[in-house]
Amino acid sequence: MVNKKKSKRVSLKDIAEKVGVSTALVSYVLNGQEKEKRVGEKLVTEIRAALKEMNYVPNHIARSLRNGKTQTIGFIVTDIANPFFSTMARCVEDEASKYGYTVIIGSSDENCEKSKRLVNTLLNRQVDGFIIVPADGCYDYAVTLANDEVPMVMVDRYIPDLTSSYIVLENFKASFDAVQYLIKKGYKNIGMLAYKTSLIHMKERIRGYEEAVRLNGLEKNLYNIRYGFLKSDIHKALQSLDGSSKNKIDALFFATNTLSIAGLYQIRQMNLKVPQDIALIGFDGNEAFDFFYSPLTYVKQPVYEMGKEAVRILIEQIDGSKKISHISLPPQLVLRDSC
Amino acid sequence: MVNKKKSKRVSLKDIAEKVGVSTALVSYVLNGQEKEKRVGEKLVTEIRAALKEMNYVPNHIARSLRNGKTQTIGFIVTDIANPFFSTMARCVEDEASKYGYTVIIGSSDENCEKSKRLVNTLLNRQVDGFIIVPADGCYDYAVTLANDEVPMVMVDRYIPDLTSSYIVLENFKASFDAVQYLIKKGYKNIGMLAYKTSLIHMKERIRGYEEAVRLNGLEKNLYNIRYGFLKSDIHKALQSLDGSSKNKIDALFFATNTLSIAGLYQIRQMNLKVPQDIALIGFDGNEAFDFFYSPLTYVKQPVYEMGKEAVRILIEQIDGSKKISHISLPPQLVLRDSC
DNA sequence: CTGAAAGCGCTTACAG
DNA sequence: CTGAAAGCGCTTACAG
Repeated sequence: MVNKKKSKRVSLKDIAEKVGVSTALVSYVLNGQEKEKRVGEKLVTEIRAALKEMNYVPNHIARSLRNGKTQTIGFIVTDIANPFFSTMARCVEDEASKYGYTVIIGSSDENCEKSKRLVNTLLNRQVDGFIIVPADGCYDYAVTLANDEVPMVMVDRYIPDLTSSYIVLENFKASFDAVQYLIKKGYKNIGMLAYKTSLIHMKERIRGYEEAVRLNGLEKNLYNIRYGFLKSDIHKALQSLDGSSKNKIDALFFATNTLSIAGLYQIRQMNLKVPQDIALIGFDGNEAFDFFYSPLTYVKQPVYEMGKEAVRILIEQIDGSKKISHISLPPQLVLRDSC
Repeated sequence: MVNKKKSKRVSLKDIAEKVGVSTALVSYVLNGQEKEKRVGEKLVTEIRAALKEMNYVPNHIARSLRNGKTQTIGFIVTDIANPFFSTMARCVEDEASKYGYTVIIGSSDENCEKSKRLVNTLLNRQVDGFIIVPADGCYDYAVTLANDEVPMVMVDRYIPDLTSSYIVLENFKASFDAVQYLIKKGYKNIGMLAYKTSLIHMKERIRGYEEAVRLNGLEKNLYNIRYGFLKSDIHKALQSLDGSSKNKIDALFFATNTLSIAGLYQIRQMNLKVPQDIALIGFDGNEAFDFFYSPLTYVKQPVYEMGKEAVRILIEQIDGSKKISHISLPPQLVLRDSC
């Protein structure tokens, strides 16, 4: 099985020469077109044998150049080290490979320049389509992709003005339900920790919170955290919880995975008792939530389905069988001890 | 900036025609060879202008076919959803992009068939080299790669018979030091939770444990967990801790990230007090370790450096500037409350 | 049924 | 200094 010397790659031409036919026939057999093209039965057998014997492996690059399709999709997230996205990446990878597609992942760090660079790199490499988590305020490259009719689907968030496909959580419902639950449990002064951003998913989550609070005649306590100043902003925001201020909030809702984790560190450092001093609801699910001394109640996203569907929708677009899909997936509130 | 109609890609030829020169000259300018090839100054300016004006983007696929290099590396891990590997992936991505390389990630699930399929897929796609976390007992494809002189570097573990490059933790030292620390702390009956596997990194971690225990005249309590039966095997292994058995272990060392997490779930379920009932040392670091009620002392791997160096070594091999590197990185014991 | 040939978009010896 | 042309490894109309 093991060649001792460096084996030079065999090409279609090598096979053709060995069997004594043209490369066309070998190509037909290779692509299962031997019936359509009526290749002689005997030749088919011979070609197949040669293919196997010489251990032929098609050159995907050459095929891509000829076909204009690479069977590759680009997956641009904000950070692949974020468990939410690495889990989704795994689903995307698995699903894509079922269709014969390969995935290239890139992290934008929620940064426009990096996003643009990534898109360009992947465009050079002729990916057939994109699954994108659009970064805050970076619309131009997405608009360009849309206008150039590059197949694309946005996940986690979307750009409202753009008609392109997306698949997201029902964000309004997610936070509305979570806050509603807190209210039912009797909490009266509910705060929310959210990112300061114009991204639609965040706006929707905030809107859900505000609506629930408003409907119940409660006061609104929204803390805006800047993406690049996670720790310091959270520190500042939560200081008011230290008992000093008057209408101290008794429950806190985190708008994302990273906010939840950072919030938990801060709350633990402040020695607040959960849920006595403050009740909590997190976002996205995380092993850390399980081991917090008061396991966190949280909003769970259907990550698997999201990744899987994103691939399906994208490939439909690449195939040209369908153009646009807009999908919202329902959240699930996982009840535990933190409220 | 935004074209309303789908733009057809411009090629080198388009540029050449516009300027009225051959494609060769355009190619030279594009690749910064205008000096060597002595292209006329005026033409250089004109070509540059045309390149910009027509918004030329080189076709990477065509270049790859011609050059036999794709500037792509394959990164095969066991599971990209595992935080240890997703963190490493992020470093690999960042470092590779500095060299102009793109990364394709695949998950083998510690499975031979999948590993082989992944390697073949990536080989078809002409990746220039591999960074591989070799799966248990899957040597043949790695041997083939080595014999075919495909650039490759193994990370996290390596295959001892193979002379190929690798970059790993000093595994023996990592567990020796950890266990030694437990012993110094006065624990007398130290157990270890390890995977049942022939992989060298696991063997080395076990050897470190055994050596430390033996040197101190203590008894050995090694629990072998099967990869596919994580929960049930751990459940079985830890039952003996329930006070019923006589020489109950008073400290436990986890050999990996996944074992640590699974172990923590089990220990919490059994309501064992840490470190009173049992002291713990985990592996790899994880947010969950921080939020365990008794924050876990753990062996920390230099993940960033590992990912970064792996890329560097691989690219040295691809360039042909260096052939083989064997690197072992020192572990760090992060001290906290669990022992 | 089968072969000769063009062409995907580049790079690069080779002439001149 | 510049151009014409071959060739990377495929696929696919087009002849016959």
